[in-house]
Amino acid sequence: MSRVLYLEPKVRESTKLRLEAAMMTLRYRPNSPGRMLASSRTYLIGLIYNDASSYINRVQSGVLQTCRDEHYDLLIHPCEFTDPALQDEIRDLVTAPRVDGLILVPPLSDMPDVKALVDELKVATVTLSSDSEAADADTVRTNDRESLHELVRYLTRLGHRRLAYVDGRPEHKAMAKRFLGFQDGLKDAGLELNPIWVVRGDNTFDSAIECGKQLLHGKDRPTAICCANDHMAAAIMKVAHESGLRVPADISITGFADDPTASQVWPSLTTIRQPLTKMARHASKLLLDGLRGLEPETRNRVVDADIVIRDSTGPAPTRL
Amino acid sequence: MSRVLYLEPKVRESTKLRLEAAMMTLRYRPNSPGRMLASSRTYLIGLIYNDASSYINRVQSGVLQTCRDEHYDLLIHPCEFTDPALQDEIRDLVTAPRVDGLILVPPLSDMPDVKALVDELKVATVTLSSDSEAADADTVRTNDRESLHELVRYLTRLGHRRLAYVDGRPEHKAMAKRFLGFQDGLKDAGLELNPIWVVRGDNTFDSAIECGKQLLHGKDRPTAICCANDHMAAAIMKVAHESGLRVPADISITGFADDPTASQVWPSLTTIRQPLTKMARHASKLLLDGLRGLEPETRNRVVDADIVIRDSTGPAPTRL
DNA sequence: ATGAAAGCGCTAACAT
DNA sequence: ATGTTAGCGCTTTCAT
Repeated sequence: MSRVLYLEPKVRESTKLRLEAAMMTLRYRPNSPGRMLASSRTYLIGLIYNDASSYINRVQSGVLQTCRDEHYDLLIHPCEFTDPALQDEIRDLVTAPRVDGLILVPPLSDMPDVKALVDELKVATVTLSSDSEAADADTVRTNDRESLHELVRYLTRLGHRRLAYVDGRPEHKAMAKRFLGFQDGLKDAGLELNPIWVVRGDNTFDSAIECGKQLLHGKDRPTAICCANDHMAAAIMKVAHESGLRVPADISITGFADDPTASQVWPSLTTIRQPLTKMARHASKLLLDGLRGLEPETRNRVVDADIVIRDSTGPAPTRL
Repeated sequence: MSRVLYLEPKVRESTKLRLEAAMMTLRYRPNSPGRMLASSRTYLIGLIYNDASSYINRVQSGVLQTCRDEHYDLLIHPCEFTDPALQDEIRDLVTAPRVDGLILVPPLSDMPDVKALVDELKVATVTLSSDSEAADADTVRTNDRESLHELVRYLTRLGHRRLAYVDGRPEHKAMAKRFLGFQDGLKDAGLELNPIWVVRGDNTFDSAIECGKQLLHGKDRPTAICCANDHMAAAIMKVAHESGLRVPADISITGFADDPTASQVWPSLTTIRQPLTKMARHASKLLLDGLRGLEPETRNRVVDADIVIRDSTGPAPTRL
């Protein structure tokens, strides 16, 4: 039992000191494979995601903040969410056993077969921005719907009545909530949803270039465009510039997430600040608490996003 | 010796098949802590870096491509390069032992005390874009100097004679090479280096806003500005827009790296495409080869960057 | 070419 | 409260 003074309550102060001194002089470092094997824990958590992006950077940063405090390390595991081998990959990662727990981000956190798999594997898992409203699901998300609702309210107060929306991937359920919030805002202002003004990209900058052309080169131009993320908003803005439109004098554009991109484009984007790093910190704390058998306060946590008004939005143009 | 048919030459075909069948039916998965302990290898490599960014995303992506092929996993370890505890952190990461090898990126790969530490620990290490020209150093980098030289040549051919430079962190040695390339280009064209036109940011977008103001709000305005990376170039561009300057009609701006940002700003940036993912793939292959005792072809590899001409550069304005 | 057995460095259970 | 010991599941060496 010699060096069980990791956190044991039953040790006399004297022996504790004696051991600490010995560890000091021998420069003792516990051997991690040894502990892993004996304790059947790895002190490693896995972060599985679809593709690297600034989104993932912020998530990693939050997870790592928690890991650092709790003496865990982070294994990252990007994958292709359309890959049929995905199931096997995840299976190997947890049954090897390589990791103690898993953090899943969209769109993986929304995939029913992935959910079924982690259930089957009985591996501790927490998801980010997943669809589940179930009280027993360990998940952390933002109030996507409400925040976009508020953003639209801000826009209609500025006089905008011709609002368009650039939607994202349907696999990403949080996106659907944002669109719902957009519709809530329209309804509030007594506005109709014009199907011509709803287009869909695949969350990437490139995909939204086409969306921008559709929206801006048509006869019936909106005066404000809400986008499901910042990358797509940046693309819309580029198309606007190239079409000789002034932002925000001629057209207002909004993003979602407050990615670094949002403040680096010109004019800087009005957007919704999604506190991803903080969310990831909560998520990993939830996971680690579960791992050591603690019952966490909330298993289904909502972190509020807030609206950030920058330079890409302004009053609706008066003459049409 | 039962399951040593990992890659053993001395196995009869029949027994091999027999074992494979058994492994199949028993759904046998090797236990990784078991192998780690017995073989004293972890099948984990560590990627240590300063801060998360799109740079790191691209590096991770390259490393992971190699890891995937070679049945290694990736442990990421961000740190604060000014933290005095950094040495202990790295020490723990490798002596635990948690990782078999290390990949270091700038500015860590340029820090003498980090280099001394990994030498002392005798841990397999490869660096990215590090300063070392030593033939025995395992490192992968680009021809920073030459490529910036060529970029300046392109600019002077467009008629630019008033060239400014936005430098980055001095700790990042590759940055210094870029500046040298800039000076080479000036010399080629018979131009003097004007100290007023050399400013320094800290590699971030935010820091370069101030640089942009200095360069563009002064009396003596340059007609082209080369930046040590894309983020700073994006900031200069923003300042230009805000000052009512047209890009590239009034001012040409170039970046370095071909970050996603480079193609997402308006107008899109002329820049140097640094094939980071490919470099990271080479680096991790170098590391893994070393780990299994193979002597790699080149220990000091240079991957060529090439110039990407987009919309932020054009002929020098004729009237001043 | 294949089976047998001894550790790798820990943790946890047991004995004191 | 502290010392002692039996595995954890592999790899590797030694016998056969």
